This record gives sequence, C-alpha cells and structure tokens, in this order.
Amino acid sequence: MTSTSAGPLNRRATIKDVAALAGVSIATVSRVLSGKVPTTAPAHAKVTRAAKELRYVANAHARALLSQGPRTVAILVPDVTVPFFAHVAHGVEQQAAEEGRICLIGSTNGDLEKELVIGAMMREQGVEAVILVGGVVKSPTYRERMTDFARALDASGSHLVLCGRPPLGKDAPVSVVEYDNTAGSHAITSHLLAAGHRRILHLTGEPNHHTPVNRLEGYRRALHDHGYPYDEDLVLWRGFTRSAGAALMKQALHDQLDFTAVFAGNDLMAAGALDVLREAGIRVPEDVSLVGFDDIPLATDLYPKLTTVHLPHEELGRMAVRMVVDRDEHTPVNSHVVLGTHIVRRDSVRRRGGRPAAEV
Amino acid sequence: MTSTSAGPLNRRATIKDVAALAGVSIATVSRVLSGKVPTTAPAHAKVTRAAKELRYVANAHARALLSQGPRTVAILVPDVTVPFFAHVAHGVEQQAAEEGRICLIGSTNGDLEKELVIGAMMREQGVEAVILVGGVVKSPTYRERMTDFARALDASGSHLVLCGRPPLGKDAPVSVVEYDNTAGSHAITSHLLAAGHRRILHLTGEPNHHTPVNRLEGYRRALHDHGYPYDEDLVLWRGFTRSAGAALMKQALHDQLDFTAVFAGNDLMAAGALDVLREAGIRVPEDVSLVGFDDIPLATDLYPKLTTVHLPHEELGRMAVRMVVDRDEHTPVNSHVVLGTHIVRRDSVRRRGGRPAAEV
DNA sequence: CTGAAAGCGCTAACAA
DNA sequence: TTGTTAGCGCTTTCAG
Repeated sequence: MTSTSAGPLNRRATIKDVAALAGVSIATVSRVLSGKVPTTAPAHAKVTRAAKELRYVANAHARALLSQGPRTVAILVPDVTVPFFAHVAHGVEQQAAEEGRICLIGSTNGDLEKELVIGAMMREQGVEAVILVGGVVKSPTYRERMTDFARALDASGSHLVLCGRPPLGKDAPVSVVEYDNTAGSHAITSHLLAAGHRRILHLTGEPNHHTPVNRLEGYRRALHDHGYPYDEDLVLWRGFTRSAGAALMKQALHDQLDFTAVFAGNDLMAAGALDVLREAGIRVPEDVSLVGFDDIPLATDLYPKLTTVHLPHEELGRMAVRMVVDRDEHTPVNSHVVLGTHIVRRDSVRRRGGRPAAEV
Repeated sequence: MTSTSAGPLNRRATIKDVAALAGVSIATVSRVLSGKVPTTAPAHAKVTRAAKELRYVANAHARALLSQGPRTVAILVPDVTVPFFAHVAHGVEQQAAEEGRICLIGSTNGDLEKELVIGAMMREQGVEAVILVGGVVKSPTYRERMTDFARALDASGSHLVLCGRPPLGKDAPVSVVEYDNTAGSHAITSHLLAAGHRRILHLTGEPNHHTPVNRLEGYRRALHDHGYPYDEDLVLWRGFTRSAGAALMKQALHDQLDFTAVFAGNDLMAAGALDVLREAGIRVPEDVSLVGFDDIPLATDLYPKLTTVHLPHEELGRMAVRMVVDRDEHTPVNSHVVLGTHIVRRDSVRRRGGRPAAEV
C-alpha cells in the first residue's frame, strides 16, 4: 500500500527512525543534519540518505521546546479582505520573512472577545510578539484587558505591539507604531478649504473607535484654524465600509444637507459615497468634491481618481516587526513611533467656482 | 522592578512554577487546569490562584509534542494584498476558526523557491494540512517537486490541498478544490458574442501559468462553438495585474488592433484597461464593451460597473479546510471538487448597435 | 484524589 | 568523531 521503499511508517518520521535506518545514534543524525559539527563522510552519507528516504524533517515543536525553533511573530487583524489591513499584513510578512521569522496570522472579524482568545492562543505558541492592527475601541474595560494582555505577554518574554492604534498608557509594556490621523485629516480638510469649500460633509466610522474620532479632530481643527464654523450636523457616523459610505451619502441627500464637498473617513467609504452621488446625478468633482483617506489601490480605480491621504501601510507593518526584532539590542522598552502621511491630489476635488484644486 | 507580587520571574511561567507556588505537584496543576479530572476544592483554589498570579498559560509546543496541541492549518498565497487571494484566505481562516484550528499564513511573492521553503517550514510545524492557493506554473519540474512535497506531507500524516489550482496527477496524494475557469470564460465570451461582438480582445496573464491558459481555452471554445474565427493576434499576454492590464491595453491601442470588446483576464486587469481606454477617449460601453473575471469588490467600484464572472472565493477557502478536517471520517483520499461560477451582468457591456446586453 | 515517573522529539553537554 | 544521557514543558500512566 505504501509507495516508498522505506516501509509502512504511517506517521511522521522521527530522528530515531533515521538513526535506526542509518545505523547510527540519534546524536549523529542531529549533528549531520545541523551541519554545524564535523562528521565523517560515511556517516554523513548514510544519514543523509536515510533522512531523504524517510522524508525526515525535524519536529519544530521539539525544537521550540529547546528554545531554538524559528521565531514567530503573530499578527491579528479584524479582516484580511479589508485592503488597509491586507497591506499592513503584507508589510509584516515581508519584514518577518527578511528577519527569518515565520508569521502567524489571525482575524477577529471585529469581535473583541475573539481578539483576546486568539491572542491567548498566540501566547501559548510562544510567539516573539503579537502585533495588533486596527479597530481599537474607546472603552476603559477594553483598555484594561488589553493592558493585562500586554503584561502577560511581557511576563512571558514576549511583546505586544500596537499598529495603527493609539498607545495604552505609560504603564503598559507595549510598543506602538502609528501614523498621524489628526494631521492627515487636518491636511486634507485644509486642502478642501483652500479650494474654497466651506460646508464639508464628513462621513465616518463608529463613534466608539479611536480612528474616526482622531480624524474628526483634524477636521475640526482645520476648520477652526482657518476660521470657519464647525457644524455638527455635517458629520455622519456609521462605519468604515463601502456600504456605510453609501448609506450615509444617501441619508445626507435625503436630508438635503447643505455641502459642496465630502470628506469620507476612508477610501472605501468614498467609493460607496461616489456611487450614490452618481446615481443621484450629482457629478464629482463638478458639483461636489470628494476626498478619502488611506490611499489604497482602489483610489486610482475610481472615476474620477480620488484625492486622498496616503498612509504608509506596508511601512507600518515592517516597522512593527522591526521594533520587536531590534528590541534586544537597543532595548527601547516602550517605543512609540509615528509615521508621516501626505495628501495625494488626484481628480476628485475642484475649486469652488471653477479652477481645479491642483492649481490652487 | 517587577509589577506583580509573584516575584521577578523574567521568563514565561511553567507548570513547575505554578506547582511550587501552589504547593502541589505538577500533575495536580495539570489536572486542575485541564478540568477534566476530579480535584479537591482546596487544591483547585490554590492552583487557580497561583496560575492567575503567574499569568500561566500552557506551552503549546510541549502540548504539541504529546500530539494534543491545537491543530493548525497552513495557507500559502502569492500575495495577501491581491483581493482574490485575500478572499480565499479569509474563507480558510473563517472555516479553520469554526473547526477549532488555528491558521498559519505565508506569502511567496510568486517565488517558487520560497514556496517550497515555506512549505517545508510548515511541515516542520506539524500542520494538519497546507493549502496552496493560486499561481501554479506549467512546468514538469515544478510538477514533480510539488508531487514530492505532497508525498512528504502525506508520509507525515499531513495533507496537501490545492486551491484554485489544477490537480497534480493521480499518483499524488492531494485534494483539490477548484472552480471551472474554462466554463466561466466560455460563458462570458458567449455573453459578448450574444451581444453582437465578434472581435474580442483578450488581455491575460502569463503563458506558463495554468489559469490564463484555461481561460483562453474557454474563450477559444466559445468562439468555435458559435462559429466565429479565433484570431491569435487578439490575445495579449502579460500578467494578472492592474499595470499589466493597462500596458496591454495601451499596446493594443498603439497597434490599432481591431476589436469592439475587451475580455480582461481578471478584474484587476480590467481596471487597468479601463483607465487607459478612458484616457484615450474611448467610452465604455458605448464604444467598446469590457468584461473581467473574479468579481472582487472592485468590480462594482469601477465606472461603469463591471460585468464579470463571479468566483466563489470564500467558499474555495472554506471547502479546502473542510476537505482536510472531514478527511479522517470519510477518508476520501484524493478528492477533487469543482465549484461553479456564474456571470454577473453589470454596466460594462453593450450590444453592438445599441441595445444594452442586459436586455439580450 | 494525589504524587512520582515515564516519555513525546530533539539538542547539548559529557564521556569514550 | 561518536554514543550516552539529561533535560526542555507537558500529560498520563501507575502506585499510593
């Protein structure tokens, strides 16, 4: 029934099997295979042949027990199909691979309970670090549990890194890499203001999440800095999804809100909003200007191409693993790095009155 | 220096630490914590307290050594940022989570060497299965190495599943879940034909990959079945990316190819092509019709919304893990399931002469 | 109900 | 250079 000539070994071959077949001790097998210790040619040959015949590969768990297995970094995202997360995850994987780490990935679907459960699982795996991306909620309870998780990880010689999330507090042993939501938001709002827009509709995420709150803050400050009033009725909350963008836009139209520009909380929402605008016969940017936030590839696929805030997706991920890998050398216990953002101007904004914003 | 009252244990707490602190044997700790064995109330209390204080979690590797750690499934994709792969990966994760498995993910960036290396790593981890998604090349050497990998996995009590890839051959111990590329391609081509198009430009991937070749086959057959000639000059090869779609479209325009419709090998290519078409002042669908393949969310963000072939992304991933998980019960050694596809008509196709294809 | 001890697969002393 | 042996952290007999 078996196809190999080695015998009906219906389980994974162990070092013992190889030793037996090669007629040497397990220590010799280990040495030959590791290649780091001098061995005789005949022994080498026998072991190599036996190993290949048995398709032997060392058991990573046994190795891990001796604390010399490959290091693993874990990343936890709400959902890999969301472009922002996919790009951050990609950055993590790339950097992890370059650092010789393997990468464990999990998704939570936004379920906070699941986040903790999977996090615990990862800790059991003895991961070098767990990188948490996105979706943090503003709740004291949550913050407390997170802090506790960070401490547990820390006590295990592991580490928590928050990626694209705000810090937990000075007493929590975490590293954080984020980008400046408020500044980016301030910049894009100012861009709209400079183009002559005064009534800017802001479609955004859920009020109990950090990201939308910080982006709103930038929007408000820009308005204030330029001396224009903030109108609460112009900000609509729902969620960072395409469908939320569409629903909110529909609502704004239905309520006949007065605005000349739309600042969508992210590019996905902008896509949803654009669709509704088009169906309503409202032209972008001729009738209303539209901007997003993220600069995912989608932004250039929309028509018109979307003016938005560029976020360093991949770099966020890469930095997260670097902070962990370099930690032993420099030991910056609680580092906090903030990456920059910048506006990328495309075709969805027009100066009120005629001239395109690009020429402002 | 330490924040807990348990003492300066600067490593992960082990069962011994808990036992010592609780004043019981390690066996008792194990039993209490597993909960499956009757224990006395006082013992239970002491152990629970000690464990919590030490933030103890069992070492997953030690457990795995006793072959009772959590099962793990591994998925290997070329690139998580490619929507198709992200959606399949999401399906895998969802199903894996539902089956109580954890999920290891790796990306190869299309590097075949890396695919084998990471695959080996996963085997060392003792994963229950490795799921390979996308990007297979048509090469005997590659096929052979893959077969060897499948055998190695099989010999270890693990399993290889090919997802969205063609089978390896009857002698290779693999399961495969795919969808019918040829049928989908045949259907969408027929759709174009029925709308009166005769000269259909086909922009596609790389000639040494299976997917584009199978899609081309459907295109050819549709042409043949409807009695129209196949013109090789109308098929342009490059890659399944946005930029390849754009480059190819540019080339077709430059070469002044004669066509009334474009069949892009996937939605990403369609996005690239659409952009070039628009810049050239060619209207879709008024001047030329355009279709894609995949039905990723992007398809509805394009303007006009893209008519395309819907692929069961998530289901592909879910089925892949089901095939492995259910394997023990039903033991269908080399199963092969083919999932269906269907056209979704949107706004990018118009009947030659005027009537929209939707009314055909 | 609990403790002592064996052993999962492996590497690293320690001898020979 | 090679074999023997002691664990790594855990679960599970097997005695008590």
